[in-house]
Amino acid sequence: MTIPHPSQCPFYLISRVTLQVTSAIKKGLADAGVTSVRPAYIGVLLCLWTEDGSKTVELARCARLEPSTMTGLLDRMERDGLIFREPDSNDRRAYRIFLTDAGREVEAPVQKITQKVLDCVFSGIGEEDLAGTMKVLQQVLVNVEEGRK
Amino acid sequence: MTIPHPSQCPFYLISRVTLQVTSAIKKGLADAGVTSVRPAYIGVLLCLWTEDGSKTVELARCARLEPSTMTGLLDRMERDGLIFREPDSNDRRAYRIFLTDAGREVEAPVQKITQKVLDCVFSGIGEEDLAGTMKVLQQVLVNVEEGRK
DNA sequence: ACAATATAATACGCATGAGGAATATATGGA
DNA sequence: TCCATATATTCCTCATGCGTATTATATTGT
Repeated sequence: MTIPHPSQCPFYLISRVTLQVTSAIKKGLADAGVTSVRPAYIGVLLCLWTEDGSKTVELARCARLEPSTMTGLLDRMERDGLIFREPDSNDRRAYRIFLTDAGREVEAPVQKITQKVLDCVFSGIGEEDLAGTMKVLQQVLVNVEEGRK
Repeated sequence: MTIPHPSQCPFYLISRVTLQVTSAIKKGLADAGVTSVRPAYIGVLLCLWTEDGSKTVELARCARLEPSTMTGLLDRMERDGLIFREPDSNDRRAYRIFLTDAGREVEAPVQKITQKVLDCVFSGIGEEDLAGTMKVLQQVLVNVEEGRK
């Protein structure tokens, strides 16, 4: 007896693909021996590699996560030796988040691994199909942004 | 100062879209007064509406989740009055999962709400662009399936 | 028949995310 | 100045998912 797949539902599709891609990246990092980086860190690292010393709330906006989520994420990243917090000299409520040496050194490997995993995951998919998909996803983010107003 | 967005990374894009769509569906259900259904239930319900009385492991395959994940999901669905477990008469290890009356009755509302939310989330996106995106996502699922062998 | 193996379900620990409440500090009028 | 409001961060509870180990039952090979 075949169980039918609800693969026609976009919500189902996108959420499962996210799970699979996350899992693939996790495995890619492990296989490459990068033990200090978890998939969820990548969004934060991308922000920090561009803009070291951001505030927690800025990182949350950049990574599109709630500030309360960012707290725990930064806790784990700090525990794993990638970042540290420094009080903001201009705003006593805020902290500035800085990369450690280790946090900077993982940039090249993580970029490479991520690229490789994504190439594998999106293999057999045309360049323009992938670009079209990314455009659709970006539009969705714009839509929900608008919807909130 | 503008924080740059890592929106060029497919992994980031897809995971954030999943979060946003999940959040939108959650809100859609709440607004419609459907309190017994959580977003994660929808994948399981889609399977059960088609094939009531499936085994736990079959539901896991259908919903593309690990069996250990399905256990907790079914616990919550049972708690929320949507399903119940019955021992399988042919296999004393297994349980059959059945919809309650409530579980059947939410089908129409949930289908309607989901459709409405997705229409909203994907608004401004052409029919064929959406179809192309779904095709890409389905291909990714095939890719990871192959990769595991 | 029985030992080895496979399968079904669950339990446990952890990561990852949201949302709401609490606290501390800034900011913007009256 | 002082009070109302806004903002930054954290804490707590919960949902959702994975991976590993455990237990119970089936199945398979000899």
